[in-house]
Amino acid sequence: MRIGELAERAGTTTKALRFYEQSRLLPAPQRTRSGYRDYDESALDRLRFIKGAQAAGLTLAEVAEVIAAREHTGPPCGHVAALLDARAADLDARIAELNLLREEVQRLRDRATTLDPAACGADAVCHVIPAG
Amino acid sequence: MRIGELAERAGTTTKALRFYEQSRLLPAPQRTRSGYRDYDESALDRLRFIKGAQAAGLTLAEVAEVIAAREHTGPPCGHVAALLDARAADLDARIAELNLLREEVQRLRDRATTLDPAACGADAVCHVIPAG
DNA sequence: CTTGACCTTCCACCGCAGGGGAAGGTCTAC
DNA sequence: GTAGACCTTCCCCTGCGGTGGAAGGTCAAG
Repeated sequence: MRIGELAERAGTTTKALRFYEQSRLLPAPQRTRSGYRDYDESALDRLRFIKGAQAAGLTLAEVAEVIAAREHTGPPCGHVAALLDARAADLDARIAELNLLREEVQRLRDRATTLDPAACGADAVCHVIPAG
Repeated sequence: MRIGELAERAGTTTKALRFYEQSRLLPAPQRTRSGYRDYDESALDRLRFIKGAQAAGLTLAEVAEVIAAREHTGPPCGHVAALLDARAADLDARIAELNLLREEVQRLRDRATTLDPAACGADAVCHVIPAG
């Protein structure tokens, strides 16, 4: 199958496929006599794996790592579990951070409605944002 | 005050200050005869505002917008309130998204412990990540 | 034979918020 | 007078996940 067809079937672009190959996420496919890439069905499986891993929030670098581990040392289950644990911890931290930020934004928003606009002196840019 | 001193007092770097000036977040300061930047105390206030706005999750582009609005049309309270509302909505969406992702990662992690590693066939990269 | 769709490589660019370092000028202390 | 700390402008680099376009080759249809 040619690159355009694979891209369409996988719901991505030819650009992305070449990028994945360059990033060692996709193995370099066969080439036709004229140099065109010629994929088989396994490429589609690989792309589904990549999409799934991305949907789980793994970076392409992590996906490449899992694939390389698989090729060198067999099924990377432990590796993947560790990656997912790390990812979960990242997410917890990030969510907590965003919740704090959300509260802060809400507080500032409340200031914007309750503060006297006349107090918006010429001295500062905006009294809603605390300067300090 | 020279740029190094301002940077130190504001808890930032000279690189960042020149970048802010270029991005119209800081007004271009006086220059000494030899071309050195020469800041007054108001620069410090401005930097505190920038830090506060950044802490509220506004991008530098948004901060620049608020500053420009302030210079052209006076106190930008309404503008700032709208920005904060948008920011809060962004945060809500982002937090919801991350919570879903967190749940998904947890589900996959559970698969990693409950699935039979022997089922990790040679056909796919990793059976923990659903392919499709 | 030519048009148009497809393919190849390579190089550059996006946003974000600066950081790194070169080449050269200046200021202060010894 | 000279060393070292500071300043200037300039351009390139980072990470992430690709996208855009130029220059040229190939393939099928008309």
